[in-house]
Amino acid sequence: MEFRESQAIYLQIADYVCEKILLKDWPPDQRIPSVRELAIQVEVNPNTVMRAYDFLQQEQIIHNQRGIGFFTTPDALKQAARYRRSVFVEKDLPQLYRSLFLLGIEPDELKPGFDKYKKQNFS
Amino acid sequence: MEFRESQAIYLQIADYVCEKILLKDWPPDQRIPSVRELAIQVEVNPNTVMRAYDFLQQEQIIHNQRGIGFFTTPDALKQAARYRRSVFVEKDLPQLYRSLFLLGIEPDELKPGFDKYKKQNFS
Amino acid sequence: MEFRESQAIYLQIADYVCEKILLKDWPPDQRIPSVRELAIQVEVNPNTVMRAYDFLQQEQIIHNQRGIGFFTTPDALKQAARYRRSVFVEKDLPQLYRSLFLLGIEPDELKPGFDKYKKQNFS
Amino acid sequence: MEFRESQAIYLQIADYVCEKILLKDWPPDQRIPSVRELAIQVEVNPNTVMRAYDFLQQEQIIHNQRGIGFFTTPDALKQAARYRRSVFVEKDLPQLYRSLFLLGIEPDELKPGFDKYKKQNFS
DNA sequence: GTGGTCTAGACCACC
DNA sequence: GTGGTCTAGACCACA
Repeated sequence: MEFRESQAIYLQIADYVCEKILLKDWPPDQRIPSVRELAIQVEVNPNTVMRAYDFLQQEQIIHNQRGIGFFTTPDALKQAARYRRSVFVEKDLPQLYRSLFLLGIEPDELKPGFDKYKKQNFS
Repeated sequence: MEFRESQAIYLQIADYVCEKILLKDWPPDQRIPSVRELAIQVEVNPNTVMRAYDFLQQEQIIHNQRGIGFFTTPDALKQAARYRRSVFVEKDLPQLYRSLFLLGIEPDELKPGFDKYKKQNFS
Repeated sequence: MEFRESQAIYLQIADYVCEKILLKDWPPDQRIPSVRELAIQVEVNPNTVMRAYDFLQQEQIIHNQRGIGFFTTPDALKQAARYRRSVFVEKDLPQLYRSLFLLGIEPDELKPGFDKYKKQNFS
Repeated sequence: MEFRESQAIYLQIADYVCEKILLKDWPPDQRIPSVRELAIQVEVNPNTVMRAYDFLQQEQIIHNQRGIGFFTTPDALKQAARYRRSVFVEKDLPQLYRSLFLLGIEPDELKPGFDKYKKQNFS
């Protein structure tokens, strides 16, 4: 897995888990990879994955069963959507509007690029 | 001036200068506030402004005349647009598409919010 | 480490790192001293080393792995040579030619002095 | 006149005067342009030219006759050569040797470039 | 532990 | 007055 340098790695891992849930790869109330497994898979220090899991636990997207592992919560889907939406509305949107305004771009013009993006992620 | 905590202050100052240029408040090839002046104005340490100016100089948006001060470059408008556009395309857009996709939002739906934003910044 | 007063310390540190690489003391893709370590070693403020590392990173001679440290890039050797060569050609050479011309010296006459210099740095 | 950014402007002006003398454009014991004239000609602040003249006076290359102007000294040629030579030997040479050594260049290899340079400055 | 940022204050050369 | 550099020391997020 490759990481952007504009954001903390642990948050990018948290986002990755959210996406797995939102895309229904990881159903609710089910075991997810252990800290060590995921650390090996995405090639980071286990501490960093642990931090991501901690964060997701606070957001009630996953929870921990001691000695067994981490599980998605029963309403993981709802919580993950809530989290992503809040980030989007509170952080991304204002900056987006500012950039569109300064660069003289209209939201319509984003449509072609977005459709292309969707195609790539469906295949 | 108020700063977001999600980004380094010196980069926010650089963005501020870019906006001044893009909004044509600061025409090309013209003197801009000295390091000390801007530091007082936005209430930060002169070193922080210096760092922003350093950055903008690398991006060829401003340049220095020794012992006199900083000036916008003749093609500051073009360079500032290039810089903002590159940030937008390389950083903002991918994240935006990802969020839209996961949250099931279409670009059209951003239009009302954007129009509202423009009204606020136009008056 | 002793510094000339004719050049900024951070640039002299950057040159020092370049030399370590060109002399193959520091192989490509390998960890280099942390900002604090080098600061203690050459007896300057960590900020000054940081500035040198920043500069070298822009020149693609070193890069950073977050939370771990700075590393020479895989093609550090090539990049360091490119940097030193560009400084030499663009800054040193024109002045050299001018001086040789005005003082009536031929390049051949530099050979004895250069051989002596090499002997000193070889032992 | 264009200035390098690696050296103070007043020193570059001083070098320019030295060259005029060494090239015998300005004979010994003869009036040279006034501070104001030269300032207009090379497009800098008169203070900067004044500083160059001050410096050249210390080096006994020019001298001032109050109310009349600046003159080359009777042995300006000798003094100018002495000054340039000292700068060359003490400052330029050590750096040159270092660069040649690191980049693996031999003094011989400078000859073609130097010959080309001379041709350009003769025509 | 690592780098990254910021402040405060100083000193310098230069214009 | 201007920018440029450096120090000392602090705080932070991150791995």
